Amino acid sequence: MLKVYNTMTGRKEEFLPLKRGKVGMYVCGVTVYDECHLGHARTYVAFDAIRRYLEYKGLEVNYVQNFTDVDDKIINKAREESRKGGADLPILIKGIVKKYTGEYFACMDKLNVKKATCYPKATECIPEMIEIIKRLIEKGYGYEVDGNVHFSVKSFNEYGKLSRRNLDECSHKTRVALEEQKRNPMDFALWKKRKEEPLWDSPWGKGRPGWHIECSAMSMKYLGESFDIHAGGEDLIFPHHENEIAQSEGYSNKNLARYWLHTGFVTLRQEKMSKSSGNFFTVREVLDKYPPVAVRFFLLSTHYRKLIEVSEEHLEAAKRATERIAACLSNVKKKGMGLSRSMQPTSNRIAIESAMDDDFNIPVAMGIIFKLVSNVNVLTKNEDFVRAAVLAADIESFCNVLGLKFRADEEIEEELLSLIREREQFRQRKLWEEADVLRQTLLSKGITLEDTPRGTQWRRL
RNA sequence: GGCGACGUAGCCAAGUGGCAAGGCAGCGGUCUGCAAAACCGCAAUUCAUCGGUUCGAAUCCGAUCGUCGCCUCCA
Repeated sequence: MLKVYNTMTGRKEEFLPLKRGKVGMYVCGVTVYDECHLGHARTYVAFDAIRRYLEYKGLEVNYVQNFTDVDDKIINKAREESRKGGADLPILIKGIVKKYTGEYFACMDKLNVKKATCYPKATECIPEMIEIIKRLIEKGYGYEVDGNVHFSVKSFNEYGKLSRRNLDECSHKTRVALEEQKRNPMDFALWKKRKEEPLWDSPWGKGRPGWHIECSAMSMKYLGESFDIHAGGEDLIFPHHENEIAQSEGYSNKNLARYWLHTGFVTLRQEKMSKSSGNFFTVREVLDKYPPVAVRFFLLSTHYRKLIEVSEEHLEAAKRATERIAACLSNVKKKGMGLSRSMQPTSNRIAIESAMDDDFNIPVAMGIIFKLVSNVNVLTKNEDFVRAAVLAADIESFCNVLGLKFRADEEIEEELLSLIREREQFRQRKLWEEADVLRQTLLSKGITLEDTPRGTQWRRL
């Protein structure tokens, strides 16, 4: 039985999809105005692993992830560029959106994050947003003041149910200043009156949508008024998801999502990683230093809801750990053994599944994988390659479920190969010093050598 | 001020009532020309601290200390 922790109820619950065998899953995506940092990567890698596990269990996952492509941050960036360059704002905005959407995909591809079923963009769903806002006004949830439309939090009785906060406390102690037009300081914008591009026509005049409404529109458009999983980083619980719930449920009178899943933060130097604070590592810079599989392993090595501190030391440890798995699998394969997975569920497989069924406890599942690695290494050492291959198949298949893709043994440049051969000659003539110099040379080119009874094997670092 | 999370070995990390998984690093050994990888063995008498409940607590309750977060854009 699969159990998931639901932020809405604050406890683990049995996961029962609305439609048998199918899962509708919405993950809040990024605002495409800058490079992704490791915090973004953590969230998307975690939900990718969760999605893969659901698929492994035989569920068909409809995975929807949006891009926010209309937002003050993007517009401000375009304004800055326009001051320098002079091109039109809408063109600059398009350029920024295109650039960072591409950047997002480039990073996620390296981290082996599967493509979503669809990637809606906010600007492609403006009519849907306007429809929702119209209905919210009709139902008394929204009110228009001079071309702006706000959502009245007081009108939605259940406001605060996700983040467990009390409206009265909020309005008293809040740092939000009461804006003239708002009836309550906690009220938020559904539609913002604007005179400058980008803007759209609406029943309330020209303007653009507020931030939260896009996710309501896109999730309902692609997954229906009620779906299974709504996910995102912990920082979205309030106000973003709270507001989404108010809008969507006010609109439809149905529960938006059955399960709310949130990832814990990534910290750097003991502080939350974030763009605005300047405290972050971009995904790109980390991938320049560490193999993607090591970065992915690092991000999955702590339970998805728990805070994870990033450092060179931790990434290094993750890298070494993945090398252990990779070496184990590659040793079995070098013996010419195909990894045939046994049809019978093995006790290891059962153990891993029960860990994963407990709110996706990947750290426990990895512990089991490492035990298997030890077993395989012993079998390999004892030349029991048939049994080694069976266990190795389990290792490989679970690494696949987690999306851990080890670099296949690649081709090696002829130049390096000849150095290896040359060293072999020296070794045969027992010219150890000469051989060691070549080994050092190869190491500096990222090749380690292992002299085994069956000859020298090379491995890339 | 309100709400919440976390504190387990040098580092990372599971475990949430019945003898403390696993990884990285370390130490000793086997193997090796030396290494590397791998293997064998060692390493927390103890889970921030102090009390309480219990036959039994890392796990439940209370207090204290410490760290972080949300309450404003944020994955």
